[in-house]
Amino acid sequence: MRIATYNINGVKARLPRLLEWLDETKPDIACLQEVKSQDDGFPVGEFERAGYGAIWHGQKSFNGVAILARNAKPVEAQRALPGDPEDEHARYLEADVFGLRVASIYLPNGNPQPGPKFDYKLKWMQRLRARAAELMAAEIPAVLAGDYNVIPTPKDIWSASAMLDDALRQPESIAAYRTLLAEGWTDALATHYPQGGVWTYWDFQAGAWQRDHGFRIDHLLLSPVVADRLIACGVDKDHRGREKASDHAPTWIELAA
DNA sequence: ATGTCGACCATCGGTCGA
Repeated sequence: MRIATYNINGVKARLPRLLEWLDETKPDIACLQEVKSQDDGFPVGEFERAGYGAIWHGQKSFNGVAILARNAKPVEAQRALPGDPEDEHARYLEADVFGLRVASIYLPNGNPQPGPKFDYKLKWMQRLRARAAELMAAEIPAVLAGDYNVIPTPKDIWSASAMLDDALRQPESIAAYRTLLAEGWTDALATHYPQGGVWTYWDFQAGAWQRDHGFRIDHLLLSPVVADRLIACGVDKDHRGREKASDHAPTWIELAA
C-alpha cells in the first residue's frame, strides 16, 4: 500500500498535474495540503472520475487539506486540530481508511520570526503533539503526513548555513518536531535515507529548482506498528520539474500489506 | 539584494502568503 503526501499549492491551478500524478503513481492514499479552495470549490467530481474518493477541509485563498483514497472514501475522524476553538485555519484533517488512521497536516510556516506567526506555529505544534499522543496511547495504527514546515536537521537542506534565520530551522521548531519522534513516531524518510540529501521542496524563487537548492519539509510520521510495515519510501522528484508544478514534490511510503 | 507563484478583489495591478 502506497501513501503519499503532496503540498499542491492550489488545487485548481494544479488539477491537470495532480490527476496525471494520481494516474502515473496510483497512491492508495494521498494527503493534500495548500488546497487553497473553499469547500464548495473543491473538484471532488474530477477525483471521483479518476477513481478516488475524497474528504476535504477547505478555506478561501489559503491553507486547506484533503485526503484521497483509491476506490474508497475516507471516513472522517477529526476536522481541525483540537485545543484552540479560535483557530480558524484549515490545516488538519484525520480519517480512517484501509485500516489506518491518516492525518493530512499543513503545519503553519511561522515566518517572520520572531512574531505572532511564529508563536502560532509553536502553539500549533504543541497541539499536534497532544493529538499525536492520544493516537499513540490508543495504539491506533496511524500515519501523520503533511507539510510540517520544519527542516529537521542540517542534512535536510542543500546548505547547512542556508535559512538559519527562517522559522523552518529555528531550534524551537526543530525541538518540537524531535519531541514527536522521541514519543515514538518514526520519520519514514529519515529512517530510510540516514545520509540525508533528500529534498521535497524547492522554492519558486532564485532558480532554486535549477540549482537543486531544496530541503525536506514534507514528512510521514508512522506509529510503531505502521513503522514495522515500512518497506520503501521516496520522493516523486520529476513531478517538481514539470510545467505548472507545485513548489513541493509528492513524498510517499510503501507499506507491506 | 534579487530572482516566483497562486488566490483574491476587481480588473488588466496591488496585496497577501509562502
